[in-house]
Amino acid sequence: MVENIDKYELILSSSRKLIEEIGFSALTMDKVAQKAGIAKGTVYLYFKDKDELLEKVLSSGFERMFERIQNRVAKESGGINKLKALIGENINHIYENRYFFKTIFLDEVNVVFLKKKSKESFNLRRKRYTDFIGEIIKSGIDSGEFRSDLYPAKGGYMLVSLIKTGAIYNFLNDRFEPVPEMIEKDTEEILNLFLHGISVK
Amino acid sequence: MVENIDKYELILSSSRKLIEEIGFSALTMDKVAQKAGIAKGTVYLYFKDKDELLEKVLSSGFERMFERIQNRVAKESGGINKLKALIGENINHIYENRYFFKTIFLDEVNVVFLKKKSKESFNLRRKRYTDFIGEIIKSGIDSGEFRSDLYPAKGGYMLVSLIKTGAIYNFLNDRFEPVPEMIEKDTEEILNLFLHGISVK
DNA sequence: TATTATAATGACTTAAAAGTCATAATACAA
DNA sequence: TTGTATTATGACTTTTAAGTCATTATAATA
Repeated sequence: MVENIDKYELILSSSRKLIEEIGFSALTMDKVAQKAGIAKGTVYLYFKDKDELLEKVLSSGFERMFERIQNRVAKESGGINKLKALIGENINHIYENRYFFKTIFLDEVNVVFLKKKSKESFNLRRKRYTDFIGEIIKSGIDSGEFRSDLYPAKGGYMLVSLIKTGAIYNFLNDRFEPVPEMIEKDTEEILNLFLHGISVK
Repeated sequence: MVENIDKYELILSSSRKLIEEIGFSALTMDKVAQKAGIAKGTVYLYFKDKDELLEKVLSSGFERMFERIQNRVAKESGGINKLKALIGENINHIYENRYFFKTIFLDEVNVVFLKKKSKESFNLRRKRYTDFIGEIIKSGIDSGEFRSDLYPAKGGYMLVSLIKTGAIYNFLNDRFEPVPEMIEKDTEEILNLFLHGISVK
């Protein structure tokens, strides 16, 4: 396997752009090569097969997102502040990469074309993120901020789900271009729902 | 197009079983025919193409689920009671069809192999369900039960998402066989989260 | 029973895309 | 500069599965 980092990244970014344009399921190795301006055989010098390429596209995207969220959250103290920062950062990341996420969230979905092994690492990544949120919730429980009857890791799942669903709702209702006030409002809305629910006080 | 309802249903149910066993992406028309004990050409007498078949599998499943949930909810009065009934019925439906939903939720996902038109009807079905929940929330707002700052239809989306996520969490953590107490507990948990959030009072 | 209409068959055609590999181009070292 | 190693190429092979249709079987009707 050849190790030219520039070409490797070129193939990755070309794949990412293609996914934004035509979606996962229409992605072919021929198109990837064409988009990158190289021959198909070359793609196979850098990636074992299509599954590995898709896996790297997904994992590199996740790592970028997770890192920025962790950095942002680290600046806050207190469960509520951390959760608010996390939600806001996550929503921002989704909007900055909205063409990609629109494909992931709406047009198709995620792990259908991955082989078993890649599916597992997909689930592991999700778990890393939800566990991270679970830790925040756990600290909040310990400090008396949060209720203790919901299992933290499960709470993490629920929150990720709410963030994603909020984005889907907006995309479906043609709120696709990012507007700072909307992102701010959505952040408050999800935080509020997750903290207090829809019931009146 | 031939109209023998028994054979039509045979093909549908064979497809459903196959999806439970091998998943959507491994489903081929040859396998469907084999499972149903008929020739491949016959499948095409009842369904225009593979897309139409998948679309019917999904829509017939949805109609069954939606109908039972509507019937159940109609028996209750008051927003909270209706929501609780809805959540419980939905979770029960997921567990009764857990092999199918496991595939849908975990192994693969939903609309990737559908053509544009079928994707649209997929989204329309989701909307019908979330709007139905939205109506319940709206009534609750009018009666003073629920907060009025969350848009009802969006609330519906959020709730569906929480129900689904709860099931995914259980499936991932090897709680796959339905246990009445667990279903009861999960129902309470989601209702509680949706009504009151994770914050302490 | 003979004739016609309907339903079913499965071998075959077609298409698409993944993956290969002999050959060519380029970079690097002696 | 020449030889060697590395990288790149794209035509070709292979695989897989959707969809077709001439033929056959079955049911309906006269």
